[in-house]
Amino acid sequence: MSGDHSHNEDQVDGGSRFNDSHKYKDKYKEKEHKHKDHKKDKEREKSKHGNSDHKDSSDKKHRDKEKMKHKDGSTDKYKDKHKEKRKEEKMKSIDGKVKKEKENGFASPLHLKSEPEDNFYHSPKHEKSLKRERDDDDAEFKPKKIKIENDKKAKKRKPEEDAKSKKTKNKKGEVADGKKKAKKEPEEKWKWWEEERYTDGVKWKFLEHKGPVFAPPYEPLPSNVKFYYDGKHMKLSPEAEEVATFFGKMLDHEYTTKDIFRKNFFKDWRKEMTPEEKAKITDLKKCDFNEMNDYFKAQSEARKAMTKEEKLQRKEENERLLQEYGFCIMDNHRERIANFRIEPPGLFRGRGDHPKMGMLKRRIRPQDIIINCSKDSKHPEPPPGTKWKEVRHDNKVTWLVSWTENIQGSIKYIMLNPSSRIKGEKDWQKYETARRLKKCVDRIRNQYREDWKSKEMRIRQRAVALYFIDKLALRAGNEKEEGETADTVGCCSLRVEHIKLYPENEGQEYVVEFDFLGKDSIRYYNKVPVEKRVFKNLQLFMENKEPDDDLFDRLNTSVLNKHLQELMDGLTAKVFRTYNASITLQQQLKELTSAEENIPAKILSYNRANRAVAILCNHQRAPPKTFEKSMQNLQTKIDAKRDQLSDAKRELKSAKADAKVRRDEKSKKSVETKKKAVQRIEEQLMKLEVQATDREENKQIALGTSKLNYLDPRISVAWCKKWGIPVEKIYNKTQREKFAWAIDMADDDFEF
DNA sequence: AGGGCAACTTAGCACAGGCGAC
DNA sequence: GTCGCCTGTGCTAAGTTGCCCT
Repeated sequence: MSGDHSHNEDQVDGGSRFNDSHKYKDKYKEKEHKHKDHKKDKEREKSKHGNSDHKDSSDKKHRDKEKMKHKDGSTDKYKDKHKEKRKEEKMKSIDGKVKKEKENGFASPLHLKSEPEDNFYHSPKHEKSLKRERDDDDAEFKPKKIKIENDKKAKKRKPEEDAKSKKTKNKKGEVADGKKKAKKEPEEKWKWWEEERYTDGVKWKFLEHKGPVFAPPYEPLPSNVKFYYDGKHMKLSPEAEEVATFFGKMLDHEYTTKDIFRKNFFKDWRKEMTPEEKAKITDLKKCDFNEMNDYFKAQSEARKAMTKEEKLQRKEENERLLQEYGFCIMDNHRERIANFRIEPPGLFRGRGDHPKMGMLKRRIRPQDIIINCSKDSKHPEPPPGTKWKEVRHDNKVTWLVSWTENIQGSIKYIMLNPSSRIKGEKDWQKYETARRLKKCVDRIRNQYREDWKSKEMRIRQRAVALYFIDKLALRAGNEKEEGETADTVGCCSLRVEHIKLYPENEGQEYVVEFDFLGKDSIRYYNKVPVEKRVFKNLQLFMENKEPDDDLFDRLNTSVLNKHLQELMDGLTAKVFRTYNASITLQQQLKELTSAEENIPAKILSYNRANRAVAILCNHQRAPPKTFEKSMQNLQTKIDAKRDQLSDAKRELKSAKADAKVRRDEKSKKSVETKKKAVQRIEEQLMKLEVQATDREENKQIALGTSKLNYLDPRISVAWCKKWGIPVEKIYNKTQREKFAWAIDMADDDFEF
């Protein structure tokens, strides 16, 4: 009660927020523009340095200096300092970055080829991970503890024992040694949640897989599909042609009209051209990709028009690929891999206003790939005539394959499906951590309320930020490198321009208006009344600052998480999201479900509870393109059903009258049948109406994300059991596979 | 302390395929 | 059997967190 403070009132009727967000759309656009301008500056700066050998940065320095002027007011800014530093560093590092990229291998394939292949045991990575081992030991304390706390069925075993026995033991008691046995296992469902967990940072003892499936090689266009430059046909080299097709495919998309997209694309495309092509093709505007576009459209039409047999064949081929590459053997069990296909090359499309949109996403080759598997497994073979970049045997990580992507230079992984033990355990553990937070959340809330009064600025900031994270379920908000990604923020990275303070607004006191772009450039818009102390603190934090200054200049995610760690073992900012999401679902289910209602109505209640969470977490979606139409269709159906109902009622009435006169068995029976018909139609009508309500309320809200990532599945399972709802009504097949552990273990009295 | 990397979770969107209505 | 819509799935970008190193 006291614990679950006030979100729900604020959040549940989030409908208004979305309506608001409509109203504010225009204003928002304006804002976006403003912001863009501001960003353009930065971009200009960036590209200056990027393209040329970093000219002088005098105008930047000037700006920075100016900033300092504003800043030297009340507080010394630890964060600003490093913000500034970051900027300078970036300029300095451009040189270094290029070099680094070469080392990583995107810029210099030759270099890569010469890398020794016998690095199984000597790779620096490997050494690193060995070093890490010891630390992991302490870290692994946690799961162990959780296990004891929460899994009564688990028997304890000592770690050393574990190593051996893990190998020999499995549920059916067969002696297994890795692959051989595992393959035999028909394995009706494996209940990994009834088994021991690794406690020493080891993620597996045995891992075997077939490696990734590469993107199909480029197929040159048929000669009748032409590219025109400046109105004249031009035959492109295969390399240039391939990249051109990436653009050609996207012609219908809005982003091929965006400046940044075009600029980035053109720059990268030119790198693939022969010198002759490069000399000739100098202006993207003069390029005509239309025939390519038509060609690909025709191809996709052809695919749709394939005969049944062809489609079946395709399906079978896919299934074969899945069976061969889509599974691995991990510790005696055949487990599904999530993404065994390597991402095909194409043009990068970041979300929101991404500075790198349109850049060429390179084709990944075997020599870019790092394989991870056990030493004693059958290693995957690279395609004939090729070599892997490296094969390593690191059982402290869960991935099977990795490569470095060329847009941000980040690492991509092939990992297991959510239904796998390794993902499931982690998921379960996440909810256990959130449940531990439940036990001490009151204490933590009291603490941060105290901290609002602290003498120290950094503590006040920390406390106010934590309050937002708790009350509004904001994300932590790491700092991001400017110019590398879209300009989005989370709690710790909020800037002054993202909030507005209203001492009084629409009859409420101390209202804060949030308006910013969060993860995936999804807009967060919310007006919330806050406590006076918070309000006053915010005023203080904003004093003498520019709109683009950090609101919490003495705070970052690392500081915050360190603090949280001290408050509770395993506590981080995102645990609040999980906790608040799950507790909200539980509460809302209690509140909204009424015993008398039938199953569709109960499911509507479930969806409403789910929706409350989605609103809390700001899980939005673009209204489906067909929304209006499908809503209309549904309405037509409802109207038809209504007519049908009144017809049925009329018939019932006359049958009754008839029966009164005749008083025979036959007419009595007729009345009964008509009665039943009316009932049935009423039910159908009701179902349709419920569906309409549900859909309308769901227009811009995505339920999937919270269902999949934030809601302890045991709450839903318990609810289903309690009310006799088949769990299939709540979870589809994939979801049931992911949550098999919860479906198996939660009883109707489960309490989050 | 804080930059940077590695590993892993969370996110929305596009599109195909299946299913119900006709 | 065909059509159109809805759902589920795949895809991959974009976050968070923890750790190492300097």
